[in-house]
Amino acid sequence: MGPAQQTPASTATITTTEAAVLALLAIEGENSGYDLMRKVSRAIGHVWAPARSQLYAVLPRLVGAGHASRRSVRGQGRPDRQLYTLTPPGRDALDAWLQAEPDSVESFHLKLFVGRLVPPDVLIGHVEWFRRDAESRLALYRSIEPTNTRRGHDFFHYFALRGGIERAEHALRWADWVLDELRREGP
Amino acid sequence: MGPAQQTPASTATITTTEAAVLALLAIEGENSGYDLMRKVSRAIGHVWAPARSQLYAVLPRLVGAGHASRRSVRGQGRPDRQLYTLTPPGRDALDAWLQAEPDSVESFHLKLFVGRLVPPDVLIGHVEWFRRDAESRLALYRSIEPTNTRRGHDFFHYFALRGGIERAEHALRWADWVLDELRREGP
DNA sequence: GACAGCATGTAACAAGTTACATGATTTT
DNA sequence: AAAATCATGTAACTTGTTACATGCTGTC
Repeated sequence: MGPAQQTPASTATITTTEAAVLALLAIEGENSGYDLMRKVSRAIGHVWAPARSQLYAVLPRLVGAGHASRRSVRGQGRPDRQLYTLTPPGRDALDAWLQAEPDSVESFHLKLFVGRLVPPDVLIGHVEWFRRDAESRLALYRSIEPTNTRRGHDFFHYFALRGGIERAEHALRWADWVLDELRREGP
Repeated sequence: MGPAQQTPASTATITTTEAAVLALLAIEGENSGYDLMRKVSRAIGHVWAPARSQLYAVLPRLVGAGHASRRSVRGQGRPDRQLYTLTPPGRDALDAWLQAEPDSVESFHLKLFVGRLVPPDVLIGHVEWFRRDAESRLALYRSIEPTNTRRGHDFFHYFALRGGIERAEHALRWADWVLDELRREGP
């Protein structure tokens, strides 16, 4: 509940979690927490999978910040459904977050996953950011490799190092493929 | 501080974080939080990288549980150094954790990284667990793939799916390589 | 009659982050 | 004189997990 109290809603920076939920609302439209939860598991959940209780905690926070609005619908027998919608300030906050440079690999994956909400050239910039990130991880691991071979040092550390190097190499190839695909679509 | 109050120290199950610190103490011997922090960044940190404040929080918790002991050493001018050592119950708890089946990919990577503290046949079992885990992720992704191709559905979801499939395939190959290496060493 | 499903939420943790606070010493 | 190093810790917060609580409805 922190940032909402210090800064007006229009300026407030949102967290990755909040961005994920706002993106969900942007894509799925007005929905209850319960329904959002089921939709999560089928799509965005591969990239961001909250616990149910977490989603239920974030939604009222978004309302408090003015980024979403709530509407109660009488349920017969069942408890009332709370339906949440993205508000225009929420949309602005989401757009700002989507276009800001990723600050972690996770936030990058999230931005790419909801890529259709991001301007194509900005998205390409994000993928380039990820590529540079993978490149620098690879450089770091390679600089460690000579010290830490199968025979010297610790046998087991080498397993981790090889895995790290190969994952980074794969990340580079994957990023290049994504860049190709994105540029083929574009101008 | 939870488990230590409900169960006697000898039965207490430890968390991944506590296991990581106990393993550090097992490998590095008696050390201060400050020194452990520097040693983290050079080795285990590739697999488990705590914030300094986190390490400072875990160490007293381990003392409270009887898994580590503390000794103050007068520092001239500087604050006293607090030196922590693994106790025999701490060693038992660590061994139990190391030999228990991994409950997440992260805990697996940690167990493998400190593999020299784990009996070889148990460690091989852990890698097999990881391999099965990668296999089932791969099967899941492959079952989604036909629905979600480059053209149908969402263009951007396909990027994530391809990345997921390729990472899982790599995890399988890597696990097989590790198994080979471990079996070559053993009997 | 038992259990799954609908629909909401709270509580209690565990893990992890950044920033703040202190105060001497050595280096630039 | 400023800044980095040594060495400890606290505070406030976000994220995420599991388990608890409630209560009605429809199915086996």
